[in-house]
Amino acid sequence: MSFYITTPIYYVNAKPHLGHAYTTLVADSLTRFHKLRGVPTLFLTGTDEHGDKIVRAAEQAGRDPQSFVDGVSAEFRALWPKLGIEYDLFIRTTDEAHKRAVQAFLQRVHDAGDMYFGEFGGHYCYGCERFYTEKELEEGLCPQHKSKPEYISEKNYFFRMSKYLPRLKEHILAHPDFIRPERYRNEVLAMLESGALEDLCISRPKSRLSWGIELPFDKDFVCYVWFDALLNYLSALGPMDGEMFRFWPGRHLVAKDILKPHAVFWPTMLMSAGLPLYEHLDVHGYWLVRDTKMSKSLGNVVDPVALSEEFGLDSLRWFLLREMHFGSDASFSHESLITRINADLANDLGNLFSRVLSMNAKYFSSACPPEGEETEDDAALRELAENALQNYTLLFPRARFDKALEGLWELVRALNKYVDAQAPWALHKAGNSARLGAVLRTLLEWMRKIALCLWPVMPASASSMLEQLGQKPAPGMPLCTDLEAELSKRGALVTGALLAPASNLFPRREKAEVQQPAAGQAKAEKTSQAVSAEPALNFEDFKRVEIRIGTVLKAEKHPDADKLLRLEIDLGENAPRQIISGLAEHYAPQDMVGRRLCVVANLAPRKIRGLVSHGMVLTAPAENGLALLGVDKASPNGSLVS
RNA sequence: CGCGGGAUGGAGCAGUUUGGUAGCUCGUCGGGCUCAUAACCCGAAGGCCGCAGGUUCAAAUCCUGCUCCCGCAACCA
Repeated sequence: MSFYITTPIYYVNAKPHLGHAYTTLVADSLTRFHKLRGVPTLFLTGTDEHGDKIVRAAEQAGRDPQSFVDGVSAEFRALWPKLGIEYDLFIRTTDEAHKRAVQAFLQRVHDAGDMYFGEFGGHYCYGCERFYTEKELEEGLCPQHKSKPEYISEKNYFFRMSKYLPRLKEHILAHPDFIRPERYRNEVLAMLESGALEDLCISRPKSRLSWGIELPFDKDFVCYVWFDALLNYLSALGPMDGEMFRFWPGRHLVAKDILKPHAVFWPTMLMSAGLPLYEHLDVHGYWLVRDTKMSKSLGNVVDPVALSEEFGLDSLRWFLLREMHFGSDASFSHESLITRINADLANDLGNLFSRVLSMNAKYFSSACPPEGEETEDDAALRELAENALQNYTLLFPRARFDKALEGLWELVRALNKYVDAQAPWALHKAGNSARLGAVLRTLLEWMRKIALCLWPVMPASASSMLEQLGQKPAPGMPLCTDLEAELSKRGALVTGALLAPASNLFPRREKAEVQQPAAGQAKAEKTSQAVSAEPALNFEDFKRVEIRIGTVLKAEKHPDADKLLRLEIDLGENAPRQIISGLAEHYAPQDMVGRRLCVVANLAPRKIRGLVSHGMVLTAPAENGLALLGVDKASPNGSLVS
């Protein structure tokens, strides 16, 4: 029995955002959960460092690729501890051991006869700038441009993935838990059903890309990034006959955007190599900010470290696990974060600890009171509690965190209710010390079990809770080694032991003074956030942006696109400029002609859906769509905005 | 007819597989308690479960058609 979990290895071209943090946090919590069960655990994360984009990013930074990735990878590695994440292994795809493992694996697949040398792609449409498969063509013509694509060939190595697809389908059908939750399993089955999957091109000629792992059987080629990246899950375990390899098969955690490589490429690769498939692929959704995906260009990227500094690490961890229904998208906002902190942590849990410990201090001088006879009320509470705890141990490892934690909170609320119903203060007045002690002891025992369950989610807070209950964990020792047994055990506290006299685990947070923006303002706010979130721009840099006034001479719908307009704009130059802009949903072509606008004039030309655009029309979000930027007095065409 | 997801009281969601009086959290209103972090406990208001048909004794749940939203892919410089 062992537990091996992985996060994706993160591409090193950007700082981690809330999404990365979530995946890694889930892995951390699951690992901690299994530690409580006394299972040997192994938690792997790392960085993906090969490919085109890295080379370009390195060039921009004026560094060679290796020193560039060394820097960013180190940044990643240092970041996780700030979120309380304790990984065991950190892999880099530029590690020598990884490279060797990839080559060994490639050789293995090659030896199995699943590698062949063939032509790549084929039908290339210059208008679309992409390859089409036979199936996608309509009577041999590009479906967009109705033109005949050119046949381009590039020799490459292919992995005979199609050979294993039927077996993969059988495996998925026979193992309902292989891909979870079910919606993603269905999606993969639909992919397999559609017949659109073909053999996988796994090489790139070195002439085009050299930043990668060389194929062991042909030194003119490097390995395709996905093949390289997926193998980290194995290569991190060291040699296949080594000690650590016994952790395989493990389970993988990914966000929905990389479902296909993990659900299709990876298992077929394993089949070819004759290795057992992973146990589970757990797929989660996105964190949305104001109902839109986080993205760098929108400037709405949420920085998890800043959040944890502001609201507390454990509160953030709690929010992320409790709020998201694993698999679906969830939305992040400061309001909902604060609501959760106040309602769940401060009011329900924190206040429970506070009231019980303070009563115990008042009535028993903080000594843990002895147990008493179980009454009917106590039995009813026990039934509810046992149910909640059992539910928790069942749901948590299956990544149903929201349900598991919600269930646990039924117990927290029941304990608060129990306090009210038993009214210890009344027992005290009546001088019924035996029952008073029994009631408090009952509460304390359940509180201890809750604390244990919460350790995977909120390690620091859970440790404080246990400490307050006189259960200070020995340094370096696990809190427990058999969670299930510990949860079903009757009493664990020591009668007479000194408990904390008070508790203030989760202070309430005041709601932000900021008014919730109305629906119509949401977009505007997004923009202003973006402005403040970005670092200040040098004036010199700003001056490089050449914004000019222009008049629309001609406007028509882009022949091959629904959302685009083709504009001809007079910028006071010899000839009007052709600019392609995504305005078609907001402005009719005839409404555009004669308009005076602001245009970014020195933007690199770019081909959009077949037509080259020589600039960008400036717009701002507005009620029901977009507003065009203009000037409030006549200003000649070509005037420079400053 | 590109692929997929969704529409349930003011907000966010569960329930849909295996039909049987609509549930949770937050919010609002009223009450209780005094141990506690203006917390906790009780109660109330508020929903033709997107629309239209159909099957059934019975439909949020099954079937058919439709509308609208959101991802991905594209056509966001």
